[in-house]
Amino acid sequence: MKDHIAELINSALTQLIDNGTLPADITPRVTIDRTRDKSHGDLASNIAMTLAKAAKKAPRDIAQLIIDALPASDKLTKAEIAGPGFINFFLNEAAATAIVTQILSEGEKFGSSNAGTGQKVQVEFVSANPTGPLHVGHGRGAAVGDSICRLLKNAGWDVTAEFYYNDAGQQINNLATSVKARILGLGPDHESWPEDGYRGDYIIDVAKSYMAGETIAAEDKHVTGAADANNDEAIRDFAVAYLRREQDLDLKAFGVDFDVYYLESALYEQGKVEETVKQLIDSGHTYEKDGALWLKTTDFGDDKDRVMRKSEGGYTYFVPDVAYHLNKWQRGFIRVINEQGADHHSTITRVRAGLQAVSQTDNLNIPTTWPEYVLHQMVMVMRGGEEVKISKRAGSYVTIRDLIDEVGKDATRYFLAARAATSQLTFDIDLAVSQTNENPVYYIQYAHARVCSMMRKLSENKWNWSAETSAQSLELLTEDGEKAILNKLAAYPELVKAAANNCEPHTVANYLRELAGDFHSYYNSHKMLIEDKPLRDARLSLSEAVRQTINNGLGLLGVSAPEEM
RNA sequence: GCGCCCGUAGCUCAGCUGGAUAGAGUAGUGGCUUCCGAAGCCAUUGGUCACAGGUUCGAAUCCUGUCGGGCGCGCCA
Repeated sequence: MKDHIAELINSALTQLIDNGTLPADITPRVTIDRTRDKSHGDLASNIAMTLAKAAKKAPRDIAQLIIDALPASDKLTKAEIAGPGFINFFLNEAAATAIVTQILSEGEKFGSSNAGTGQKVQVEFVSANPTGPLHVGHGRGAAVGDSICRLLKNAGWDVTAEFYYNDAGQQINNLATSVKARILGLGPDHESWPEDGYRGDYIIDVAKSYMAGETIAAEDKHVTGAADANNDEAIRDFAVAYLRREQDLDLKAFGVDFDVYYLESALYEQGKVEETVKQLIDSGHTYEKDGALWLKTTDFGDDKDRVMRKSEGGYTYFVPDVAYHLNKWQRGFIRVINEQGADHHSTITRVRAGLQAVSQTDNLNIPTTWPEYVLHQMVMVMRGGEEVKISKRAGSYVTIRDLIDEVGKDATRYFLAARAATSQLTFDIDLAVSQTNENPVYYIQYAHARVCSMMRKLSENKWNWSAETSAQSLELLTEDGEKAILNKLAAYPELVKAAANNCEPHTVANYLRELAGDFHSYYNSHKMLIEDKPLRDARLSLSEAVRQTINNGLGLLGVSAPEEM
């Protein structure tokens, strides 16, 4: 519909330029917006105001010229000037209700597009260290990252969801020594407790399982506890497998799936880290100082250079990161989106610097803005009116599992995805737990369940409804409440497309809240199951279109759309 | 000190890449059910969009500065 009106305007502009009314050197950029106020019609354009200066005419005069030159359209009842020079367009019934027919025929596909043209995009998210249970910050990453994947798939991209396991760094040694200490019966307060040990009680569980000789079935391998307190290597492998499995179970319960689990250790095993180091040295952007090898990240906008290889010989964390991203590039992802916590913000410059150093030398043509980042701000967890500190090292933090158990998967996912990633988020556990019924997600699901309930009641009255036989009745949808819903439904495809482009799943959450609100309001003021068949058909069609849209939208958020509650 | 993010109703947050009179939820107040699900609806209270400049037809939105908050700034990851 927007396209249709844009065509009309462009046609009018062409005519006005051809007959000399408007100068030929103007470059109109026609945008069509949905109006917020129904007295402003259904759609509006600000084209006259943007042309005013170049055309040296008053905005309202230009608007009138455009309106007079508009070609006839069978979709509009009128176009009029308003305010400082807006052109408001009013749709006729047939054009306004066409969206219902479209939704009912497209079903689950309503809102999907081929904008991504099947191109490869990778979304890396969560990527938690396998050193403990996932906390609420990971939960935000999981909810946002997974929704971005769903949005991109919906927009026609070929999406790979990927989880990067940092299973090769110093933190894994800390994990192993922590488990070993627990095996020996030591607690975090003991004087022999490892300095950077993980203090959480889950370490006890790992130790017990290891000593009991249990077998862990992780994603890629099975590991059996050696029950040997002195076998450091065995403890280490077992602990990593154990915690990976735990994270996998949490993510599964959260409705999040990954296509690829990429191990940092694999980069070392396959020599990719060494290879990358060589490439960086060959690029000429490195130097030796104080026994360490440095990368001149200042050549690429960093405020100081960074150590690549420590004087003791090991690599700093960002070197395998660069190797990993070179690997992503080699795998053909023209777009890579890294969803991570804002506390990792400083890695962006380093990774991009490393990539550019290699790219420029080897002519890889990696864009300077590749990979893209979506950084979610911190989640503050409140309980009992006090902040719960999220600290892996302290061992005291709220886990995803806690939230799923207490609040439920749907509400947790909705809550964590419903806010812009750039904003900090306060997750009040008491509120979420005690006021479960007032959580917005139930409000949306309730609208869905209500329509389902209506459809069940329909047959009890020995009535029937079908999209096909109701098509002619749709023009009966002329009331304000109905038009509001029609307009909202019509906005859905462009909304999800924008959400995918901008990696902003929260806009979908807000949209659904509004749509559900419009529907609840309509439902309360109109009876649907009435004797008048044409009107009944029209209202049921509209309701079913709302249900379908809610179903599709909730699917993008990974939230279920129950038929009854 | 430097970098990134944020500052909108008592509280939690939206505000569609600059548009028309700034919106929701929640909290408060007052109503709605012989009838399709009251997990609902209706009405109402509540704003110097942190502050000051700038850009232009037009700014919560873009730019600059100030103040306030969060997160980074390691030869940790």
